[in-house]
Amino acid sequence: MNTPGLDAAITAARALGHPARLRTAAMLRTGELCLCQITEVLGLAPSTVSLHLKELRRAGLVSERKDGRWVHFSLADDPEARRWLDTALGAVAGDPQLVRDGELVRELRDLPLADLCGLGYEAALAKRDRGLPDPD
Amino acid sequence: MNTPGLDAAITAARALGHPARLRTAAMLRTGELCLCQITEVLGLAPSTVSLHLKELRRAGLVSERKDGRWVHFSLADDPEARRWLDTALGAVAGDPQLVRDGELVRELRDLPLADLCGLGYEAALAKRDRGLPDPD
DNA sequence: TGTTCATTTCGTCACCTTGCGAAATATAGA
DNA sequence: TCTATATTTCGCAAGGTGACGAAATGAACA
Repeated sequence: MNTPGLDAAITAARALGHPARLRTAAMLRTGELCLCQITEVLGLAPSTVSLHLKELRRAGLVSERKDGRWVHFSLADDPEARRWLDTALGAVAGDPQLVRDGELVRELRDLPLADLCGLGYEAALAKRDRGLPDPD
Repeated sequence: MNTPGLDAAITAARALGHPARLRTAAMLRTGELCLCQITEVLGLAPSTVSLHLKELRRAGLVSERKDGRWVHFSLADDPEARRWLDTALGAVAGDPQLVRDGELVRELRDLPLADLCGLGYEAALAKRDRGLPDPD
């Protein structure tokens, strides 16, 4: 079979057809995130999240940028990818789960990556609050 | 979990993430078709095609209309469904497989359903050509 | 009422997907 | 160079998906 357009469309649709991947795409709307941040929000094993991101990248929906030992993921700016993302993310606008994810992402962006990755969210938060006991 | 929008979006994306279902959606762009016509184009067992259509209907992308012993399927006119369909069908525009499907659909529309369903495409075509040996 | 036939449902099987933890890889910093 | 660690790859188990044929359903027609 010679079905380039069909294959690409199916890969994109399937990539968006999983909660972890669709939530990831929604998180990336507010800017790039590294794997450990996405892992924290999804509550899955890093290896599992890595596979999901590989799938999103294979579908051309997400691109990655290496920065030292961290890998930052962001939404692709390809027009075809944007059409899929606009449709999918438009469809989930206002969903409670996605709202919660967005709030947590905002929190995570305030924490140093080195703390979040190594210690986890709670510990990194505690460490920051110890360092800044009075944020007046 | 309470994720209405997320669930609906995932159902839609997954429904479009299969060649048989995406090809079916593309075929329905030119108007409604009955199950035996779709089955003829896809080259799958009727029971399999029935399940694919059930999935498309569950996702709200396709609606059905009963007419005697035939069931005609068409694209849903719901706005949310249309956004998914526009994105998916726009992405596959010009794909060779879809072009072939479209040409076959045009042929099938010229044949009586009773012949196509009971005899298959080749036999129904032969019967028509026997009945109209000189289409001047 | 009984038959025919388009469609759906059911039972089954093969394959793919998704999850995890362990091991491998790669990079920053000592 | 050696260590620590963020990420990826690998191996495996569990569940879901998609295919078929057979049986069930339901509507038209004799």
